[in-house]
Amino acid sequence: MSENKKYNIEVRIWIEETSGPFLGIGKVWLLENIQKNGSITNAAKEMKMAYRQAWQLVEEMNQRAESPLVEKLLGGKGGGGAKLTEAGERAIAVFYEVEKRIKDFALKETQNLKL
Amino acid sequence: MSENKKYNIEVRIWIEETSGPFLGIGKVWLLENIQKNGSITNAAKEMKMAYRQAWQLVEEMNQRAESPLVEKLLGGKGGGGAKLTEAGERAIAVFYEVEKRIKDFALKETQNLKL
DNA sequence: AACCAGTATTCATTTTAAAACATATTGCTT
DNA sequence: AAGCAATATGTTTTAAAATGAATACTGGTT
Repeated sequence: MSENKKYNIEVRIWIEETSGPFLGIGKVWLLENIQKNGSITNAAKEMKMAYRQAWQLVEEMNQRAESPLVEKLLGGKGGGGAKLTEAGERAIAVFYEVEKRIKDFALKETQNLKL
Repeated sequence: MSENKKYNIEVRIWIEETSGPFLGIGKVWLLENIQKNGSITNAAKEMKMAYRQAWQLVEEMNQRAESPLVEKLLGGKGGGGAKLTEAGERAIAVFYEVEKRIKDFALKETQNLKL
């Protein structure tokens, strides 16, 4: 009887809009950290990501979304900040939900993977 | 009535072995081109990919597979060449099959995507 | 034994992407 | 009006990855 190697099916999903990628796991993590920290600056810090990069991702998301996912506050108390809109919170939930469904399905496929 | 944006779920799958990624769409294309051209050199040319890169991908595949997917012929008539083993042909088929199943499932999820 | 075309391998070069740095701007607070 | 902390944006550095060029090797064929 032969020792069969173990193979796993890995899946990466993202949501795309006509003008390009809209939301993948990277942006979702960023959204979660913005929600947690109240600013792009601190979210980026916690993720050890450059502020510039984080800011650009937020721009992309907001532009491709039907309505912005992140509300940015410029100046004012504490210099400003950023927080998720309802659409932003919904986007996180929807992404994880869809991701889970597809990954569960992929896992079932892994069982009867015949290589 | 509001104009709803169109969002698609994109899916990328690959097969992984304990020591790392085993087979994704890039390697599958390479396999197909090796099959078609009879050598890594010409396969790489057709894909406008560096020979070095193609050769390394073949190495990875072969090492992570239970048995090699590509049989390489060194020297001899025509300098040698490369051709798929049965395992190689099977790998292509299996990959596309699994990919199709998962993408079909993802497409269904796209229908009732509520963003 | 010289030839040939493809495999095998190293090294320098180029390209690309990410990170780091530097400023300007904003608007509440003091 | 000066201070503050965050957004906004341009520029420069650095690091990583892909490419290209060069060279040795292989083993049938002529």
